Amino acid sequence: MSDNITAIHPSWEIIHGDALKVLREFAPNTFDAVITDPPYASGGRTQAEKNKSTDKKYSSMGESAPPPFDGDSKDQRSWTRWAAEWLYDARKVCKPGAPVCMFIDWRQLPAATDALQWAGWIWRGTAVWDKGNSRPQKGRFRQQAEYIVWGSNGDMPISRPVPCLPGVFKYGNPQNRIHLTEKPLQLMRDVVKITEPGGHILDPFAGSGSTVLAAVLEGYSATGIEVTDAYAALSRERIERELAQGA
Amino acid sequence: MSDNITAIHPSWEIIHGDALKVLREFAPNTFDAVITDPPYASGGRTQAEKNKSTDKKYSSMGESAPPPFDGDSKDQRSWTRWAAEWLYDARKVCKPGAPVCMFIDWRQLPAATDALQWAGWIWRGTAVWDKGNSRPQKGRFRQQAEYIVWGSNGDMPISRPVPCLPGVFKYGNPQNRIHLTEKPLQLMRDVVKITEPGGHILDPFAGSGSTVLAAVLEGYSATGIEVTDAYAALSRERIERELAQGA
DNA sequence: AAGCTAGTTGAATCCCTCG
DNA sequence: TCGAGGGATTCAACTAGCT
Repeated sequence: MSDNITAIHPSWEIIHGDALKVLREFAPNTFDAVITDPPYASGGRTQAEKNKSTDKKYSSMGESAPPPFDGDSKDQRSWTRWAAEWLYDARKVCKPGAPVCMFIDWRQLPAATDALQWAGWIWRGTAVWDKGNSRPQKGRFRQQAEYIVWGSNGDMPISRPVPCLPGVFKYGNPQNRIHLTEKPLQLMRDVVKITEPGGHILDPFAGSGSTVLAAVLEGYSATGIEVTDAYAALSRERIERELAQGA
Repeated sequence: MSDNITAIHPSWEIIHGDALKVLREFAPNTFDAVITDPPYASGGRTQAEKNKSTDKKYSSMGESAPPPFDGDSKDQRSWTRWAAEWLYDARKVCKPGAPVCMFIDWRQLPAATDALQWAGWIWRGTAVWDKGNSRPQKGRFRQQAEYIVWGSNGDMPISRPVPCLPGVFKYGNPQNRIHLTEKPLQLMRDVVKITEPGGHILDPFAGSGSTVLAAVLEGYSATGIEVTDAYAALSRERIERELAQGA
């Protein structure tokens, strides 16, 4: 399938398959960047459940020293392990110095920085996507931002031909989303610019294909991996359609 | 000293002393919120960088540099433990449901969320302070934001008489700062509004006193603790001066 | 328009170890 | 005792958009 797609579109492909399996089939030094929006919580508890269990757990703590780690993190722990696995495999097929960008929400951000570093990437910072339009909550701060945890595969020379990039991006959520977590295209066009010009970008969780589309629009080549058959097909159609419109 | 100050200013005081010691002298249920900006100790990766005193670390600011401040030179392990300790002690003197807000930078954010939860607070989210200007980094995302890790002492009823608050605050750094890490006053005026009207706010790391000043300006009472003699005095002068100007 | 940036980089230097 | 090598540390140059 990927050969066929590659033949038609030399600069991009969407591979249908599981990220962990597909990643191991690439050769080392294949990619210049990893830019992706992984599933945020494979266990998927609600915030209320998390708060309740946390509350119960720590109300019994009394005067003694705090426990070493949050006990309601069983789901989070397995998420972290899983993330470390694919981050490791992704790093292994990247060139030295390649940047990595991972979208994440506030709750998984600490787990994401752990996983990134466990996988051998150097964590270099956190950029912010200000969504602007989240639902207000009385008596609370709005959760109106998502985060881009980013780093590099070893040293990242300041001499790379890449300009300075902003640290906060403000874009509203797109209308008519194909995928539930689809990011604004302009946001992705901004973020992929962390890659060296003309580089080959990997997105192991392609979803609706925004990263791949943005990469091609900005002059990069890109490989997306998507496990859900329907999204792999939908994203291919979307990218072809939007590239045809733009051309 | 605090008695004297309290007598003159019924709604605020700055106590000169170490946070861990002073916190243990308050009675339970004294405070309605903790809002603070602790030392980040986010200096470099090497031991020596962490051991640097703040005046050396920020020597590039020249003669106009503010006096050094205490507590910015811990490694990440001891910083996390230390933060969990004062967060725990602070929670013990707060009312049930009291909110906590802790400023932190990107590097220490995972450690801060750990410490907050170890201390028994429920972590409820992360708000963003967009500083707007920061050092640009060629080929990198700017580190242009600091974070406000926030939570509550147990359940936090939605019925509290507090409106919805933004999740991203954009304010430039103030001019003519007393303290190296002084926050914009308007930012602090926005953040203290997480407290119930008329409540008593605690800031264990008062620094230049922005939290206390903002709290009083917004109709709260406030207690600040500051370990550095010079800043305890400077902040008292500043708050008196600015309150007199405003009145 | 000038001045700022809770900094970062890489090269030079220093120091200690080992053959 | 010397020199090579590696790790630790210091230092000055630097960056570009925002206020």
